[in-house]
Amino acid sequence: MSDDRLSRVFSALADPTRRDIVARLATGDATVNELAAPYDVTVQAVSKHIRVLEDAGLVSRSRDAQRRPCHLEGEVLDLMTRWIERYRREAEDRFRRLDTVLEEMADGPAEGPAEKEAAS
Amino acid sequence: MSDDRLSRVFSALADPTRRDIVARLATGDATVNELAAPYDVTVQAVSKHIRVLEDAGLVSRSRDAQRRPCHLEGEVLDLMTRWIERYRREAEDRFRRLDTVLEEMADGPAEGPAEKEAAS
DNA sequence: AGGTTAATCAACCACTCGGTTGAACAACCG
DNA sequence: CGGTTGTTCAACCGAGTGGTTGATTAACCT
Repeated sequence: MSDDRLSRVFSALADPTRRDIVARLATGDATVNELAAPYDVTVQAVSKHIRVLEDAGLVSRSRDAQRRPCHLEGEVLDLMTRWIERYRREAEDRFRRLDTVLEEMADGPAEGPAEKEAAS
Repeated sequence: MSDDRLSRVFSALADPTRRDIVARLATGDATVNELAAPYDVTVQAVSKHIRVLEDAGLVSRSRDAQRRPCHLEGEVLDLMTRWIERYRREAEDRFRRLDTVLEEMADGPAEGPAEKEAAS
């Protein structure tokens, strides 16, 4: 469902230039030309980058005469952190459980095989 | 510096299959064949996916006879959350500041132009 | 040793991606 | 109105990606 969205967000941030743009937008809105200035690529390339970020829902754009100021949408970042944190926590918990098992094994060695979760 | 690493991690998680693999590994280590089972792609394709995750530092592999069990490395996820949280927080703070400015403007309308951060 | 199982390597294909150049809108300025 | 500025569209290119099939390595089992 939001699988597609998540893919787009991760994919968008996989590019260093795009991450840089996000970082700059975090300090304030900016136009395409302003955003393009620091890089030695064409403004069209940057425009494409911004499009990608927009499609991912990371930036929104308003209109000011010919200019199209870009604005960072922070909520989507939450979506990512939620995804990441979930599995980081699971892995951590599992690690802690395993740790406990090892301690128990150290106490009373030969017992039940504890856990054997197949992944089928 | 860790820019390259960050790109690899985001890029690795941009693929739904790879995110799924990470999710499954969060519940316990697994071999390539076990991980490949649920998908209708070849085991070679899954092997490649795991390679990408390994290069990103997201999984490590040990050896058990012919098998090479995959293990999720949670620390790298921290790297990502730190990056994300940093800019999310910046954007949030800026938003809050802007909010304050708007409130001040509502109080005493015609005053100083407050802030005008150009992004050059 | 011979055979089976687990995983990877190698070559290839369709497709996407980041970049380019050149043209086209779109809205301002004089 | 004509010209300039800001941005996008269109077509193209080289490199990378996810997938395939086929062969190969590595370690197990009799």
